[in-house]
Amino acid sequence: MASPGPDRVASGSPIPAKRYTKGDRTKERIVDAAAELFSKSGYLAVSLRDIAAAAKLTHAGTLHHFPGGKDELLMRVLERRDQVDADVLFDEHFDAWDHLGQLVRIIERNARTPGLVALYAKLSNEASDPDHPAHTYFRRRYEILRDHFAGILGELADGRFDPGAAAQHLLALLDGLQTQWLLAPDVIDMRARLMDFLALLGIDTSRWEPTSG
Amino acid sequence: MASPGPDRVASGSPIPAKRYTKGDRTKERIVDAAAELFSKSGYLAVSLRDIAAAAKLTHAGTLHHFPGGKDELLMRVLERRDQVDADVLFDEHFDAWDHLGQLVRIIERNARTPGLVALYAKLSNEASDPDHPAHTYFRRRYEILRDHFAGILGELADGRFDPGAAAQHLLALLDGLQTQWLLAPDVIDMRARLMDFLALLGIDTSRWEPTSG
DNA sequence: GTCTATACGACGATAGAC
DNA sequence: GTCTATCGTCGTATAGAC
Repeated sequence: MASPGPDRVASGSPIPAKRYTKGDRTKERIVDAAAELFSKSGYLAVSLRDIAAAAKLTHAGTLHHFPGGKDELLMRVLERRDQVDADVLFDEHFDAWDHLGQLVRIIERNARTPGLVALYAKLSNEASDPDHPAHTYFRRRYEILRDHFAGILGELADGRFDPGAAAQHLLALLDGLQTQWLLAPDVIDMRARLMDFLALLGIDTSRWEPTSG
Repeated sequence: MASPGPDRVASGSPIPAKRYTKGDRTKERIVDAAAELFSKSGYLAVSLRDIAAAAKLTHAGTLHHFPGGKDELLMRVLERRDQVDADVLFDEHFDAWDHLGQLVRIIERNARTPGLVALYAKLSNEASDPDHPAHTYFRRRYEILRDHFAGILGELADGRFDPGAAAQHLLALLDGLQTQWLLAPDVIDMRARLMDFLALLGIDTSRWEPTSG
């Protein structure tokens, strides 16, 4: 959860260290280009040379900034996206109801960005291989999300169901719905199926019903 | 659903046509090798040259038998596995309860063959790209499975839930559980979560509870 | 019909010049 | 920090031996 990248202020250093080196700006350009291309065409269809060209340098140039190659670049894109979600998902000022509301909003946003959704879906399954560069990343991600939703659902359970099991169920439902939705967007209504599930758990969904688009 | 391959008996032909040509045997060897390698290492990590070597010929040799290349080979592996599942899933002698029981058994078997499960999981997500060789295959697969389970659940619904929505939910749950299970097998009990869901739908699961292994 | 040999272009990656 | 040059491997294609 710690914020990566250079500190905004070099605490106590005598040198008035410049905040962004040329390399940092180039790195940012590369990650921007990678994020856009991955979102549009997925991971496999995009070559390192494509990313490099979009960021206005050669593929060897990008490898200087990201020695881990395409894999490392991918992780940077994922981590950046995660931070956006984490900021809304793990805000401590929210109660259980608010957190579920944020989940609904993330699903609504996902339905508008199929490229990035497809990327996550593909990767989370590729990463089942222990040697995959994103294996521990996704293991940890699911662990955190299961704990998060187990806590939320626990507050709303009232003994009707097991929060831990329900959290596994919820995450599985969301992932599986994405798979079907990506294959047949017209047939699958992810938001409606989520509401069905919450209702099945005995959770009142009326507060989220009347959303338009 | 029609059985491919040469007929067991050349009906009425004057020539006692030999059942398996040399090519057919080679084809089988190649598909065997591909299935094993795909199951072990996934689709992307396996090269056509790997498959060819395992089947004791050159990569150009395999292309003679499978002009569609690696993609076609993949489809042959998938179709062969599907036929095994289809035989038990779509048997018309079974009623709704039996069909659900078969589903439980398939899940139990899957828990013993993570390689093939991982392959299906990866592919079903890769295939969201319309240009992917298996795109229409998986589109159709989910269509069939949704219809299948909608019919089964419809018989057991008694107006408590919408069978179509529940079928989407069921398939999503199974897929999503696989994703989590492949990442953390010790944490996820796919069978138990399926039982939870059926119970949530008001379906009596007692007949499947006392299974050992 | 079955298969080998060989070549092509693109990929991820590395080494070293500037 | 960025480049050019190069490597080995990939999927694919074609020519031709048997």
